Amino acid sequence: MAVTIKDVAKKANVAASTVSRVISDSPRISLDTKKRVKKAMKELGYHPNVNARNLAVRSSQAIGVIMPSSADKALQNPFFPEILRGIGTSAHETDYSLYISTGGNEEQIYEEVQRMVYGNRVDGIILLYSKVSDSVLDFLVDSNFPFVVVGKPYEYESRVTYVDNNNISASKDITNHLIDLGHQHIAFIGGSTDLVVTVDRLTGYQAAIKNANLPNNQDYIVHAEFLKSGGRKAVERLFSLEMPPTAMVIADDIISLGVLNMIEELGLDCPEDVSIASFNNLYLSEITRPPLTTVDINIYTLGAQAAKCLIEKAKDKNEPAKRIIVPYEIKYRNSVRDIRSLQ
Amino acid sequence: MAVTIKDVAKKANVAASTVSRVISDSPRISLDTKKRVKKAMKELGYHPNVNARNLAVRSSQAIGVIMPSSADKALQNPFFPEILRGIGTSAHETDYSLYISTGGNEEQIYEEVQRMVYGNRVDGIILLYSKVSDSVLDFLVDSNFPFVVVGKPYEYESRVTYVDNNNISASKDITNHLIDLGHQHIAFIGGSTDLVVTVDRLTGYQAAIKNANLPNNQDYIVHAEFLKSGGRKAVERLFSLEMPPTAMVIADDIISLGVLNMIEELGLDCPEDVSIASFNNLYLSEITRPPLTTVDINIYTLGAQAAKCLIEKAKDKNEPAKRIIVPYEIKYRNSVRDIRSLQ
DNA sequence: GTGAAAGCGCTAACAT
DNA sequence: ATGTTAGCGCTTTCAC
Repeated sequence: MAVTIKDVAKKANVAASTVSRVISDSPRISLDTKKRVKKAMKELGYHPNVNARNLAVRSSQAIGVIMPSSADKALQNPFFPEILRGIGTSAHETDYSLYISTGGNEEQIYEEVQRMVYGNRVDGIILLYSKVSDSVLDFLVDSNFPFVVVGKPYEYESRVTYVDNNNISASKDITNHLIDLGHQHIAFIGGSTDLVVTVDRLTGYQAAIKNANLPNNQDYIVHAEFLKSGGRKAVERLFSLEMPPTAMVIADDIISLGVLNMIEELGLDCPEDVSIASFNNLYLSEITRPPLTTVDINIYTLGAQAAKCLIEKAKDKNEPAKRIIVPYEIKYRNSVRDIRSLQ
Repeated sequence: MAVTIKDVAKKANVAASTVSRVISDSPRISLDTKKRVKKAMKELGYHPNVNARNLAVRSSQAIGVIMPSSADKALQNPFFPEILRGIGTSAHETDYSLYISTGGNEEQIYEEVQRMVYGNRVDGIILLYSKVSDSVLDFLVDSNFPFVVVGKPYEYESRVTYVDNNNISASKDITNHLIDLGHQHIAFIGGSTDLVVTVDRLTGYQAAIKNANLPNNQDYIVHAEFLKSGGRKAVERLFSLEMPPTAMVIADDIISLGVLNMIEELGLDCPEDVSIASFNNLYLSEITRPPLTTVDINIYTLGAQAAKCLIEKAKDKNEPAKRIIVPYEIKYRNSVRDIRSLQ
């Protein structure tokens, strides 16, 4: 059996409670005994048992991270390790641990969340996705458990704490960038329409189109899955239109990768024949051909902030709902072409 | 305060221990009381407190997953979410939860592992990387804590359980494939030389070269970081050699992505001027241009097996050290060219 | 400044 | 088949 607080107490000739106080660095312990106790701990190789501690204080110094359903190929998006890194850093600073759910289907995710919440496994939860009508979100809201969502919640917007980019504005900006460079036929390729982020980016795109008095062409809006097969047809259709787009706003760098591939298969060239701009600034967007013009959404910061907010909230349940908007920045690279001179 | 076992006991007119037995589905409880207790649990909305349970049984039904240092850009490799998915599935089946460490630097990782082990947070640990002289590995071996490594451990090979591909053989195979197609000038581009997987893949490559009586040209072996900047020079040097390679074996699909980019920058074409073959069969290797010939290492299975082994080991400490070799399969795509006709 | 004792919620002998 | 009791290792009043 491992060495406990009692063993330390005995060795240091104090009571267990004193050892406990030393651990929590209580101010009313004489420097002398503090030293003695610490020495004993070291000599015995003492390490506190978190379960016991958690039981006593009814908390767990852990935060739960909920990934989207793995049915989604989207899980292979490097977005996730990156945001995990952000969350991890914040968590580590405050000595929190990470509990994660790599849910199978939605039901399993729901179960896992329940286990986390009811089982006192975690002090709070970070939702790594935001989609329409999500039972997990409903549950979290109902149970009044501390949580924050990365992205904008579909419902309860004013009541839940979330950290997000201003995706509408970002999408407007990037679309305007295309417009400024002379593009008038701009398509939008989004991911799953269930995701709030897709909706927001579409909205921003549409706003920019409208604002520039360009026609609102429904044929220009397609939703590709991350999978090659899914997107293929969509993109082919786009380029068989009477007036094919000269530029595209794409909701995710990973989708761009696929699109780039299809563009070439169709015998076209990016950016010569068609420009593309997307979102996330994944590491790989720098090393595609051409490198992608993309909106850097600061994934790491998104994660770090989410963890920070959550921990605040977990510590003080009365912390009000907040919304943190992480700034974005357009990275200009070579996937976009200036076609003003052609007009 | 949450509802406890006592509340349920009272409501069902039984002792707490009976409730406990119902929870663990003990065979010697009458069907009648079982029903009564379950009804009471439902009515009260009872959920067991895992901390209390863990404290009592000295286990946690959780497994710790250690990611590599985030100093590494490698963390953005989709390899990680994918293997997490595999681990998650296995874990979920047996009702284990996942604790993860997204370590900052090596020291922080070490700390986190200590917390996991000594704090009784997890019943076992999965190491998601294997590198030379790793203090974490040393610690785990010394402390006799259940763990498994994904990849081949640098040391203690016979004593630790690990799940890996036969990377040497895989690398030999893929190199031979290149040789069979007429390539005689084959370079190797690896990731960090600290990683055992890099070493193994290099070894396999060298074996194939030697076996085919091709010259062992040291200039053909380079180690690129995942970063664009790092690899750039290496690749440039490769193609400024007197006899530039006609093919390359690359240790990771993600590196291939960067190499593909450089190849084009140098005004070359893949596979026309140079063939490439790599490892992992990440989802994105299908959607690059050209799609990559790559070794499918079955990442998901690697994870699932690792979790399975670990759980066995956690349940029975006497479980002997095992090595699980997950089969690989070469995916033939268009990044490799047959140049036999040219000779 | 420190100790004694109760209790966090659950499990596991040991009774009966 | 079920109840009683004693912990698991820690924190936290309440004393002194």
